[in-house]
Amino acid sequence: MSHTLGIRQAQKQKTRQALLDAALALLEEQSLSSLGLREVTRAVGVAPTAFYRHFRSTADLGVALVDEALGSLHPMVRTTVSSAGDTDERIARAIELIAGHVDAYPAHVRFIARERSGGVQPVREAIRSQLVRFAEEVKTELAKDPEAEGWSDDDLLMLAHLFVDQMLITASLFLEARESSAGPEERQRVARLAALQLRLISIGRRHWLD
Amino acid sequence: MSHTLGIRQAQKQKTRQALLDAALALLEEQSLSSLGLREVTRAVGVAPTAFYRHFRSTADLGVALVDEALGSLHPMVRTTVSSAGDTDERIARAIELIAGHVDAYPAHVRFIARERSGGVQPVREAIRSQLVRFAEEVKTELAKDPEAEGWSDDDLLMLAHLFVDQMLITASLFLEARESSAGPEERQRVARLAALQLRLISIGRRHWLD
DNA sequence: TCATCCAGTTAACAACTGTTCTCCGGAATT
DNA sequence: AATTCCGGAGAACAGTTGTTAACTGGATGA
Repeated sequence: MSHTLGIRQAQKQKTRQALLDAALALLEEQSLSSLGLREVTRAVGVAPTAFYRHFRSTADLGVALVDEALGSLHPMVRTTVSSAGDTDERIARAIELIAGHVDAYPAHVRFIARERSGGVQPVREAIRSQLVRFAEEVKTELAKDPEAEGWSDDDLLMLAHLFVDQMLITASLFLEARESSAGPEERQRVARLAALQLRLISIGRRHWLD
Repeated sequence: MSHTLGIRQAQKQKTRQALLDAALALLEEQSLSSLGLREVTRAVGVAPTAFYRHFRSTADLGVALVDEALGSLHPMVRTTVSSAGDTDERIARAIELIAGHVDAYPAHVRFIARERSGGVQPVREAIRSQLVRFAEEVKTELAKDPEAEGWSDDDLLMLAHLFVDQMLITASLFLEARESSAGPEERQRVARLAALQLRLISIGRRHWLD
């Protein structure tokens, strides 16, 4: 790629992105199943019918948002798990990375947390399959670690899911801390809690084969 | 209690409960922020305006649903954590208890999982505060265990939150297993996964003070 | 027994929704 | 240069929404 796609397709992708952005903003105070098509087009400043040029329905738009929010996250997850250093250092680094991501893309994080068990089935499935992918990637990274000696595949996948779920919970807590206007000390509280929990999981991992 | 409240208040509570039940049923395929007041009254077979005799809004009804779904759950959680026996036995018993609750009240479980980070703030807060209460109760139960010797309050609360979150995740997985029509072997898969994860957490707990 | 209360009804309101069909004008293709 | 393509606009549709006001009739309490 790429031969500078014509000004026609460029404009199309531009309004498409505008629709996605507007929807994401509107979803800060409601869930996808109550998001109206007209609501979105109104926010962008285009005719309601223009929506159909890009998405079949708001559920369809939701699936696109899942890809936008999680699709580009895989390399980050991989490197997080496989980073070097002492256990506590790795934990601290992982938590800072999560916190940074929440600060950089708060709307994306809220969307995923909200729609993970939201009222729109296709979106739920899209999120679920992405999280399964995450878990599998984490598993292959965990398998490279010398600590994985003697672990069965099932056990590795179990641990991977534990990490992925914990990551999501922590991200969700960071998000709440941001908007609770309780100052940065709340953020520190969340970081400490997450560190303790990851530490306990790591200890359990270390003694798994005893 | 109770002096058999008059047939007037009895009828009122009856329709109120009908509204709650109908709403819970409608919420199986959507989220609270898209639930319409007329939709609920139509399902019950009552005039839309009758809704206002019981709830200020659908958000208000949501808060009432949180109490119904979680309010009566506290004794169960307490006894689950403090049950006797070998570690693996306790884990198996806890998981069976969760699975049984999901089978008995699937709509309640789905509602809580969905609205925990849903689009309606008062409902989110109601759920959050109930879960905090759960965590505190679990903490006081954990404190009674001889294994809690030397644990700080912060560490105990951290572990309690880990258990509560894990409980919710497991319940959510059981719910998915129910409706994925993948047969009872999917349920067994979830039970095994949850058992392994609780086992790892228990091991981490045992070696926490090393 | 009679006056009061109050859960539920009826009617009407302006505003909103998703979806269809027809059209326009500039980009893309030949 | 002539033709096709296509993202977006405009208008109209039947149906829905939350909320108001005034009313009805049976239970309640004096």
